[in-house]
Amino acid sequence: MEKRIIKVLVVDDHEMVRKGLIGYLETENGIEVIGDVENGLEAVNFCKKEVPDVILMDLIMDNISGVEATKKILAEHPQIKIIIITSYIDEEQIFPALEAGALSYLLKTAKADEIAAAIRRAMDNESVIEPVVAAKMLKYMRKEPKPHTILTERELEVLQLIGNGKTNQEIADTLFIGIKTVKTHVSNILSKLEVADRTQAAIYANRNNLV
Amino acid sequence: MEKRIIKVLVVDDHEMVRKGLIGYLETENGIEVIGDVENGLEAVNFCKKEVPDVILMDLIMDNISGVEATKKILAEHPQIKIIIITSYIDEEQIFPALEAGALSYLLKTAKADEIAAAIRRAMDNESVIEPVVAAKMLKYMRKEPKPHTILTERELEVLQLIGNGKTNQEIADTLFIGIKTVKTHVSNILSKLEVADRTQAAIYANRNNLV
DNA sequence: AAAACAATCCGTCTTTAGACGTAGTTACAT
DNA sequence: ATGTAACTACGTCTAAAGACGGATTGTTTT
Repeated sequence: MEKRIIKVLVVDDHEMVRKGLIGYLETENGIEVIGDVENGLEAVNFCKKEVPDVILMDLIMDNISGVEATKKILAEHPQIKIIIITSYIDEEQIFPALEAGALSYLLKTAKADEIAAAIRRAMDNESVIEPVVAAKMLKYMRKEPKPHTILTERELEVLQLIGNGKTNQEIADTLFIGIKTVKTHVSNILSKLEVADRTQAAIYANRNNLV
Repeated sequence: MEKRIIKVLVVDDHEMVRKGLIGYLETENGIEVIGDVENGLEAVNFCKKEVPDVILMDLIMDNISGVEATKKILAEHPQIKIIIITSYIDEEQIFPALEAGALSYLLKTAKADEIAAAIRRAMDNESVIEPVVAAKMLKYMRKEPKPHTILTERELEVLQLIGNGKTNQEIADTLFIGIKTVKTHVSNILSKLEVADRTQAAIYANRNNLV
């Protein structure tokens, strides 16, 4: 059975990385880089003119992020296989990217043959996830829902203000409610988060990027 | 006056980046990449056998960091020009790198001709600092020392405990001092950091990576 | 030697925080 | 319609926090 040449688009805001990837891939049989663009918007536009089979996409780019670009492109061309290839393993990035429909998640530390392998596997709808990323995913999925998800909206507001160092009186003034009410909310927050006092709640808020 | 060929060593843990850089540079006249290694240790060893004129060095690498490698290499070969070329602008990285003796500080978003220009300038001992990095440097130098640097050791200890949500009593127990003493320290910390209460101090400690 | 700083401690006083109980209002789901 | 949850609010009480002043000891700087 004859194998089609796999058409690849490279999306990365670092010219150096693009050229590096292209240099790699052009030595691979059956893979052809049909274009390289430097941001998500250009990637979306590129696909309107010419449809690649696979897109190697960075996540952090100037105008629209790799996640956004992935969503837009897949909305128009669901058959395109998108491989995220990025530098760092930010837990907050992995899931949005995969939820957006990315097939694989590679790191820029990947070797040439790993990338080529991921591209070929993509054509069979097989995902290639870096082991270290996979580990994060598991951890992400395993972990019980964060305590603060059980907070009511109002409580979350109060927690955020605590996380910015506000006193009960300041919170009351900010939210136009009585200080007694604030105290009630604070008490509920403390027990829900299972922390002892507002200081620990503030630390919680900060460490969980709630502020 | 005849120009010597500039011998360049590329140090980066991303094979892709190395190949990309090499691809760039080999199209430049008067520049020759004499080697590429993937971490600081290998860079140090490389220089023991063959001495490049210029080193393009990443900062974040596996064994020894770019900063460490820079120090070691310059200790043995002070004439080598080291150009840092990295991805992100972490304020905490710029200064150590330049203090270690790096001549230039580029970002990986740099274009091929910028990198080549930086290499040529390096031979004349001229620094090339990305404008955005330069801005950070100015900000870094301008800004008064961080408030917590004026804390005494003991106060810093107390602040760290506050940053972990400890109460005065717990701090007293941990440090084997009286709660009154803790209160004195806390009061001094609050006034030095110019914050209103322990909650804000805890937030400060967390946001400034003191915990 | 004198001055400045660091770390320790004490007491007093005021304010803030937090627990606990009670309760009225909406809004939404059963 | 009835129940449940969220948001609001008040009062009381205790504990914790923090300001302020004063004080001792040892170290470092001048």
